[in-house]
Amino acid sequence: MFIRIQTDSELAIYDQVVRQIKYAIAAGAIRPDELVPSVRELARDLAINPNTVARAYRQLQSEKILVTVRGTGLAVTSQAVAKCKKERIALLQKRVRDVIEEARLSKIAPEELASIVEQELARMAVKGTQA
Amino acid sequence: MFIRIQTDSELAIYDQVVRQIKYAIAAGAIRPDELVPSVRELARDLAINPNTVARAYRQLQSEKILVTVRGTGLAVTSQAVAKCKKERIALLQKRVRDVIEEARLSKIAPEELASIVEQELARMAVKGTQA
Amino acid sequence: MFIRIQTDSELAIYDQVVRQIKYAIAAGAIRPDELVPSVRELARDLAINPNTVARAYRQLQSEKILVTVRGTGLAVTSQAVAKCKKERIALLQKRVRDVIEEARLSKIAPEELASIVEQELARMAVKGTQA
Amino acid sequence: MFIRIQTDSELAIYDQVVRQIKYAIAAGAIRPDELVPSVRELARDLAINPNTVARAYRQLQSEKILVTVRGTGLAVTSQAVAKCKKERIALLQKRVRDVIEEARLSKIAPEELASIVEQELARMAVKGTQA
DNA sequence: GTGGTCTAGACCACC
DNA sequence: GTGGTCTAGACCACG
Repeated sequence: MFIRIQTDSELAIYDQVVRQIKYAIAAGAIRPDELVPSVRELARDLAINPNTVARAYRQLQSEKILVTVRGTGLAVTSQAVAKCKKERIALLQKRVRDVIEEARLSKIAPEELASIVEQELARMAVKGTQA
Repeated sequence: MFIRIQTDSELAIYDQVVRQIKYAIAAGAIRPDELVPSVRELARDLAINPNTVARAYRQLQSEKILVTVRGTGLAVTSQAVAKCKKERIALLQKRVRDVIEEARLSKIAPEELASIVEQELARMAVKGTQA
Repeated sequence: MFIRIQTDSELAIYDQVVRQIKYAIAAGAIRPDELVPSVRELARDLAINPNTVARAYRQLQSEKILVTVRGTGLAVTSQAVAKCKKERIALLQKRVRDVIEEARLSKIAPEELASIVEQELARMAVKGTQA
Repeated sequence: MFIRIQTDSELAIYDQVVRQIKYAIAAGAIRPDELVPSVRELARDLAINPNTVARAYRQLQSEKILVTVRGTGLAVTSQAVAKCKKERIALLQKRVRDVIEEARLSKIAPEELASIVEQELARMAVKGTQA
């Protein structure tokens, strides 16, 4: 599967599912008209509560990323790819802005922040290579 | 006052108070042995419940940033400045790491993330100049 | 339940809960990965306010004795047993020291204090047998 | 003076004053019909708030340990010595009982508690000799 | 059902 | 005036 859940994360589990489905669609791992895994199957694979998967799917439906195909399952819509690609960036921009605001409050200069970002990127890169 | 609350933030109000008191101490806006604003006063100024302020102060006490002076108020400890300066960076690093992790999950390349950070820094800088 | 609250105690209610949860863990009455009673349940059983229980649990979380399992409850950590066993003695030592200090201030000789302790131990032993 | 205040103690300052006056009387350091220091004098000597001293004296008056002598000051009553000696023991017994109760709750055996008391007595004795 | 947060208002001890 | 504790009750996110 293309999804990994961290139960100890700060993000809600259902939100992790939502995001990662979107990322998978944006990356082309699931294409329009293809079916996502059933609620039961995904819940079993991820070892989480079916209610949680159902909730994630419900939200994706309300965002018109998924649609129900009667008697068959949930399919990716044709408009999904464009939406997911857009959101991918927007979600990150919002978080970046929040961090910058926090830096401003704590009187950390933009240059210092930039250097922190570089440092952490380097660290994560090393870790990512190992993993 | 040196504190601003964002009710739409992802961070709990009490946590915003905790962080910003730390930032104020790190920046020298409140010095050791000085009193922080009283629970009631700060609550009134920020238009929040005294219990919420009390909770923030309680946490700062448990971190030995503040101590109670009975019948007088809460004073900044001598060790507070060093602690807060250290944390100032650490708190931000944590949030930067979280954003990078998010980017990794959504398969956004490090270079792309770096460019987003630059863009947003530039935007905030303009806003900051206006304000 | 394994907890008893004394409303006439010098200790705050939330502190009594904190201590007794620690004692229960040290004694093996609650084991790692098991859930402590829910906030609402314990509050009902002890006839105290849920906020008071929540405050006690919050402190135990900050000491890494408990962790939240989202939507499920609060679980005892693996490191909790060792911590609680250590503290069990330390908490008592602190109180013993306080009493000795009080005795010193009131110029009661150590021998006299020791004899008081013996007397009271004997009295409590008798009561304990009856109960 | 025969009084020492610990501002960081768990005991209220006014209570420390009350207790230590009583101890001084029980020990014969101040005798019946003698005057205690004036509120202003004692407050200055101990570097505490005069209100705090006044409150302590008020309580001692209500317990008939002290009486006002018009235009002169506060004098120790004739019944004071007996009262103070009695209380000295009773106060300690209550605290000893509380500690024993706590030990019972945490399933610490009476023998173990006795040994803790001995240890701490020894430690305090050493410290007391140095000081 | 679970915990987390916040508000509102009370009472206490202390200075 | 100060902080500390407790109660009561609301709303939210999560499973």
